[in-house]
Amino acid sequence: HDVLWLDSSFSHLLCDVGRWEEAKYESGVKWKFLEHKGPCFPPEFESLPDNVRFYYNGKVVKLSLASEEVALFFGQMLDHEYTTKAVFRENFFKDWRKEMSSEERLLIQDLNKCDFSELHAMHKAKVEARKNMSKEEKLANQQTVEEYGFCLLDHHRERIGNFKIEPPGLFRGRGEHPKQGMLKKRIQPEHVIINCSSESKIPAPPPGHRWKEIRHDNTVTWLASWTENIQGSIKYIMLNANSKLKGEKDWEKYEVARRLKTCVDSIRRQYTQDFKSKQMGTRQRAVALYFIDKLALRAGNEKEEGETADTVGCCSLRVEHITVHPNLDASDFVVEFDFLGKDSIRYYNKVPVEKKVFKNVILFMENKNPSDELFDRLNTAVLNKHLSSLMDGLTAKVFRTFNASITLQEQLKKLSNKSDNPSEKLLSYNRANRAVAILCNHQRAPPKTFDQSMANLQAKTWQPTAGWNRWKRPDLSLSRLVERKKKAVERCEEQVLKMEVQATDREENKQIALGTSKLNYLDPRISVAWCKNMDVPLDKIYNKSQRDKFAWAIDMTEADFVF
DNA sequence: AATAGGACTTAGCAAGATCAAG
DNA sequence: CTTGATCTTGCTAAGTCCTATT
Repeated sequence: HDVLWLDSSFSHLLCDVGRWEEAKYESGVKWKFLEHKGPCFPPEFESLPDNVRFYYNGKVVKLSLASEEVALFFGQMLDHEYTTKAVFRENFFKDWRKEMSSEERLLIQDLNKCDFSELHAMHKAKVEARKNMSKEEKLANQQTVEEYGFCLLDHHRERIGNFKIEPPGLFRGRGEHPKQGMLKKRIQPEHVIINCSSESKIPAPPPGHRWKEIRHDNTVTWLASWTENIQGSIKYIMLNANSKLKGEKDWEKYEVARRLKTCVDSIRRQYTQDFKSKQMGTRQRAVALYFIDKLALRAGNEKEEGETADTVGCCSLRVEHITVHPNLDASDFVVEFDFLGKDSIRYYNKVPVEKKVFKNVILFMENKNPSDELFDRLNTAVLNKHLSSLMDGLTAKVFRTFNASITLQEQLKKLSNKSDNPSEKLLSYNRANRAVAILCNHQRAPPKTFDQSMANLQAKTWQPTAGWNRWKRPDLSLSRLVERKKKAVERCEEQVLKMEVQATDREENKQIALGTSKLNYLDPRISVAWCKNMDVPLDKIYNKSQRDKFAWAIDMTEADFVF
């Protein structure tokens, strides 16, 4: 099982499915040889200059090093609205006081009496200064990447995804996070586990330090790890998306989704049957699966209360997240969903469902409080256990991948024509991508400058610039002049069309994020094949890093690829 | 069957880089 | 050359799902 890489692209080998499968099943080995420099640590905190003062109750207080650092974290964030939030302030103050000396703790009892404005100003000035002197810094950054950003994996140089230890700061979290404002502590080498080959050069810890542990576990892909103090979860340093290890995994993911395509009809027939099962658990499983399949909901693992923001997925939906409408806007049997999903992004949708689903939802809600679980006989473990019995490797998230990719393929077929002009083709692609993003509920905050930039684009539509300033050319004959002007008009029309298409695209995209689905849900081979069929250059669809990530697909895909 | 720990993917935001217009 | 808009990347939180343990 020596690794035979012909070059940095592994796609030729990926085509040879059986070989890789065989190698993997034999032992669970992920690599034979792994060597790296260890993680890069953020600079240590140095005490503030004397002219940057902290005031308590109007009086200057010289803080100890530890509490000064934490005070600076707060001062840096003063522009953000969340420093005004009660939960944030309370958590911050509690953790800050833990870092204070006993005298400081005695003195500083009220956050409202703290004045961080000079710390804030210093931070702003630093940001400004960094902008101006970026040249040397850029060089230094490049050197850091050179030194820490790569590892040797099975004798090939691979890019590391995140080679820096996360710097300390105040935890923000998303949505109404109960732990917002808590102190995220500085990670020392003594907290870090290094994973590498035993026969490799062991990375040297920073001077005066030692690692927590050196491990040689070739069944995992991480190079270093540490435990984070907010949730107590493990953080990892792993490879970049363009690495062989990640690419292979990505390819596998889409192959599983393609297998679902071959059996999804029978799975749908079965869960439709199960709508009328005598077992309540089976009915709940069937309805949940229907939602996951139809609406691309996430599985919805249980979460520990009070540890994270209150968000749900399918299995963890509560009665309060659902409203049933026997009749709504000329549709029968409408279920209205309104809940916060991953990252506290709101999911709001009114969906006409099958009558049996509707009746079941009403049944599941009977005699329950709003805060009770809708699917009280179901969780993700039960659901996934069932799914894996239907198809090898099938889990709830595979439905999201499958439905996203199949939707892209269908929409591309429906929307695009070979005879379209390039910008129309691109609009079609983006619309197909958008259909998926809407399905998966990938939202974004509308860009701050959105209205302005729309207005700019509209204005431009009225003053195309293709050569109108060239009226005076006395040396030309009249017929040549007419010809030229005709051409100019044509160019203008083309430009206008292009801008109108662009404006449409942007308007439709106001609150939709296309990136997440493009990166994580859409089989890149669909896009590569479409580009080949439509004579669209691939770089219109994928930027450099996306092309790197999808190198495997770009290499192996022909125009006739079907998901 | 419930729970915890672990490893990995998926996610939106903001900083930084690049591009286009003035 | 500067400035503002847009695109890209870095960051790290927040999910999924698996395995081991009780």
